[in-house]
Amino acid sequence: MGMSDIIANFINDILNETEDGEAIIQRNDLATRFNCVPSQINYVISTRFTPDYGYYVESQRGGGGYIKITKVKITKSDYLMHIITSIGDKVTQKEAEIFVKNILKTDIISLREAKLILSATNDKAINVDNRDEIRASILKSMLINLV
Amino acid sequence: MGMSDIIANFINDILNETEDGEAIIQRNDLATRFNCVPSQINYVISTRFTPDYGYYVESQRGGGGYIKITKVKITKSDYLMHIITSIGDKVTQKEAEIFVKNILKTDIISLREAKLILSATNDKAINVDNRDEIRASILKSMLINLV
DNA sequence: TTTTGAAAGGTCAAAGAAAGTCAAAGTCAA
DNA sequence: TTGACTTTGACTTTCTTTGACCTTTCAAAA
Repeated sequence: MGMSDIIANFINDILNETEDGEAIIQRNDLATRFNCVPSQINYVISTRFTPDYGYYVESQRGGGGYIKITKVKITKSDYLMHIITSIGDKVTQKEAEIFVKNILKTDIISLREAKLILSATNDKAINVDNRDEIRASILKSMLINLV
Repeated sequence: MGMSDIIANFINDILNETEDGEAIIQRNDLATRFNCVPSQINYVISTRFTPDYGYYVESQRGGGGYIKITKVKITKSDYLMHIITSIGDKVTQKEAEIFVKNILKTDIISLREAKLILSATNDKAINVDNRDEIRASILKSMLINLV
């Protein structure tokens, strides 16, 4: 097991031990503890604690700085997963509206949330030529990140 | 937690304890209490109690001098409009995160809604070269929807 | 009434403390 | 032996701490 895995395990241990699923670390401390270069901590985080794997990371520089890694609990409904996988590479505004309308019917999202999604994906908001691709990407991103 | 955060917390405690949402402090007193240099109080105020965060600060020099920090009562839609008008033609992901974080603090949006906005405006969702412009447009569109 | 000095608070820039970025070099398995 | 993954380190950016010097106010003394 390489150093990066060891560091990742260490962070995971913290995440599992703490009740709130939050690991607050200091980059230089970790680097010293594992006798590695500080930027390796960044490497570990950027390869193993990404949003794709269900982690959220925030940090603060300067005196008292830190890196906070949060494990996000994802329990997505089958219905939502079904919708997400059925979204292709391009989505028109009209199609997006239909998707959202259907999801709204299932009470997975609130009316406010539906409106929010529609304001992010309407033609005026995405004012470029290949908007249908961007819209598809944004729509998926929003739905995937719905808890 | 650094000294600046501790001082900010102290001020916040006063703001929350007093009914009128007003904290009247003395710079040198605080500096002595927290064993820091007086100008650090200015630093804390100018980074954490700015109008953007909804605070109003006035002070008086000379004998009997003081610093008065007031939590400004502002309507949600005024606050949102203020944010929207302060968004330029381009917005980085980092900037968007700061905007959303601030709005979330005011309880104008829920955590879910904040995540929705961030999912729609992160770099991966908007995978094109002029993403900062599109991001600005989408962000404004979503926020206007909330007003 | 004017002067003056002590008692506040204000400003700004340098130094310090973290974290971030990026690309080169190294490793290792297919 | 090539390509993906790791390790390393020089350089950058951001935020905080510190201190020297400045300005304003008040009140007592002249």
